[in-house]
Amino acid sequence: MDSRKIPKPTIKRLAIFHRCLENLVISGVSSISSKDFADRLGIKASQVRKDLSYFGEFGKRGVGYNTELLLDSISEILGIRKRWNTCIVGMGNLGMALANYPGLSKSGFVAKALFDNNPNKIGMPMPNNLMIESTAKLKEIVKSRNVEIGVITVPASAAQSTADLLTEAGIKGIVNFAPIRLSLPQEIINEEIDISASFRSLAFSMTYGSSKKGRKH
Amino acid sequence: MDSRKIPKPTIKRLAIFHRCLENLVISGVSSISSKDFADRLGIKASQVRKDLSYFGEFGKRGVGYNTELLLDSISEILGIRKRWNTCIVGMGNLGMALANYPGLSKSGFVAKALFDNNPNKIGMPMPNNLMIESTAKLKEIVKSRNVEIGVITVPASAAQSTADLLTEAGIKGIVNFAPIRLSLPQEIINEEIDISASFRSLAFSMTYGSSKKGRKH
DNA sequence: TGCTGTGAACGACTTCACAGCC
DNA sequence: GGCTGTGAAGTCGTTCACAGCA
Repeated sequence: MDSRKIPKPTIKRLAIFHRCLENLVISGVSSISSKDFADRLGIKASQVRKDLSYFGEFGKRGVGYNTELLLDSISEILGIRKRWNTCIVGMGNLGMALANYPGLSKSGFVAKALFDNNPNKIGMPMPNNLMIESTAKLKEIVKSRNVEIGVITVPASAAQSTADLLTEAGIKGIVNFAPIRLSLPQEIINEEIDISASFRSLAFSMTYGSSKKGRKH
Repeated sequence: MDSRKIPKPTIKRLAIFHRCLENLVISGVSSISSKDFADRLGIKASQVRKDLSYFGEFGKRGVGYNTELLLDSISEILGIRKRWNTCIVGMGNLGMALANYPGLSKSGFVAKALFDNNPNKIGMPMPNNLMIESTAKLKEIVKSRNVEIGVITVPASAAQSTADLLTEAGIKGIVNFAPIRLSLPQEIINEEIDISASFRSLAFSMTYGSSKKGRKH
């Protein structure tokens, strides 16, 4: 383990490895080579081996990887056993969708609070014994429920102030869906998901032709 | 314009430049230097200049960039004036959220059809004179309404078959929200948005410490 | 022999540093 | 002097190629 010099894309891929391995284990595949595994994901075998090599040696030379063992190791690496308390700020369509998305809680991200400042929404009951609460109470609630991750799904104009509020509340990580780059203290980890930007990027590639190589598989 | 060798990250940033410029123009800022602009976005000035240099010369030495002019140029580059017809397949929470998200149509991505195969949803009226239609009619509808982009918001298990269906229907680009890597003919442009993977990536950074430099500003 | 693990080569993207114009 | 535009240098991530073990 080469501690602390792990490429970000490697982490993203590990999350994908994890999902693929789950399927393999369920399908009863007990062993797989880096080549076969890579083909399934549309990447190179060397990439698979290099990604794993940052964290240790998980395979058997001449054989391949034991799927269950590897799944376990990757769960460990990604800290998937840990549960993370999250809160969602901005219960518009996207916030609602996230609050109802089972994939997140399945991955260990548990919503502990949902905030909005629209009085008509406050008090609205939501799944998992939650209800929408006032943003005014955010600081207090985040602290008392040990929320570590804040999800920002407010309009762009309110994103920075929401981020500031979350920071003051002592949050450690932010997932920001608002199409704006946030100014944050450097100790706060920040992940941006800009849906419009992805669409635009797609449109550009469609117009000018992709520079990427085609996926075979 | 160095045609066809433009880094993908450059395109993503251009989309961000665009949004930032809109704000600047609205605020009445008529000129800005690459340094000031970069600071606003938390990137390096040289990055701004390099990104723009792929497409031409938009600034005045010793002065900076005219915001309105630059906004115009970037709109041109990104093909933002063009309208793209999209369809959304899978009207769960996320599909609904996207169908209701004004940011997309504002960026020129207009939903022309919404599909689901749940009989209870079919026929349900939606904004913009749309209603949810049966996936069985996808091919026919996509062709007749000139849909170019397919958005996949079905569960992972149905994502590949949906992609195949869209491909057969003659779609040119896909935005895939399902947590699975799609196998596609190489002429289809593909953009993946994996929300769970982003959360996991965040969690990893929170656990092991970010390798990124802190954002100032 | 087959396949992993990994240093070294390569390629892609970013940053530097400065020439060139305002 | 100030700031852009850009080749050159540097950094980061991917791919190669092969040594080493089952």
